[in-house]
Amino acid sequence: MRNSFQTITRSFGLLNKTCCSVEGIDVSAVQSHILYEIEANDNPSMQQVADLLGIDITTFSRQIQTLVKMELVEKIPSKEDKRASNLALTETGKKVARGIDKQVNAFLTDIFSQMTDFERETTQRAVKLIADAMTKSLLCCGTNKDNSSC
Amino acid sequence: MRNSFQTITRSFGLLNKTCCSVEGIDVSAVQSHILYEIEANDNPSMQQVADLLGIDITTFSRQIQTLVKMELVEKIPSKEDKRASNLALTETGKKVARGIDKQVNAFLTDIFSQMTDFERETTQRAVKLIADAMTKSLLCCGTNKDNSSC
DNA sequence: TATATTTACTTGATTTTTGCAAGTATTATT
DNA sequence: AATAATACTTGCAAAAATCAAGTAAATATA
Repeated sequence: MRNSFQTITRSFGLLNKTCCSVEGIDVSAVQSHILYEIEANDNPSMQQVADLLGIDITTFSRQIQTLVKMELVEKIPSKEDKRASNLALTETGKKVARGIDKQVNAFLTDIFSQMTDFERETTQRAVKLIADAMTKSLLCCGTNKDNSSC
Repeated sequence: MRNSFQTITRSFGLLNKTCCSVEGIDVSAVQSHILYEIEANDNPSMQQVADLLGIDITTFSRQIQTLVKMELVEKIPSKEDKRASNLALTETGKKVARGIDKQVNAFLTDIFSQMTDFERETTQRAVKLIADAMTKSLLCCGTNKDNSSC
């Protein structure tokens, strides 16, 4: 099993490395992940995204600084908590995120086009199942210090 | 679909970050991947592993140097090509690789234990199917310069 | 056969990224 | 009111990545 996961992760990682250029705007793989998570979550705080990606908050802070300079991300001071900032994509940021999404999806479509209809359907269901199981597991094991969510 | 893949890759990535310590020997996530690929492939050359992982050869060269210093990896001069080296794990290297493997597998077992027998079986088949499709696709798209294998 | 080109690395120098320590401001706890 | 915890930011040092250049061997070309 690990073998297959390693392959999938490696392939997806390589994909993310090569899918980082949209209309002349280049972002690193890490930055692409950050854009993705900001879009996927709803105006998340810095800490939230950093935890999600397993990036140290100091590194993350600086990554956000460069993304702000690139005008892809905006930092909005939180109203509830004056220490915190909420993150949002700028219009350009959204364009880049969408562009990356397009490329990644093209690859995934290609992958699944190799399969029969039946295979495709069961496989896609399986992938969702695993993703769910993994988020559940990660909440309770290893990566989080307090097992608050268990 | 991308969403699920992103989750899986992220989870597996986090896992690889936390599963890097075996009996007092610490390796980075990248180094763990290198050990894995050396073991999975049969005495691969440096170039092979670097390409596989999408790491620049100069960075890779230095990573191998530190792994050799740590006595986890051996460089064996190739007999067919005097420019090239083949990589192999030392006994300690094998021990570390096996230790990491154990931890990763424990996590995967945990994931699949959440499922019914039927789900588990179809899901595992699906994962293999995707891994195969991805290796095929990567050979022909994007990441390799010459499409020699198409 | 000689010569040019390519391949498989290595090394030096520079830049980028990362991570720890420490600090600030704010919020939560006691 | 005092203490602790949280959400960051900045300085500094180490690790990692990248570019340019170089070596030695293999391959292609003339």
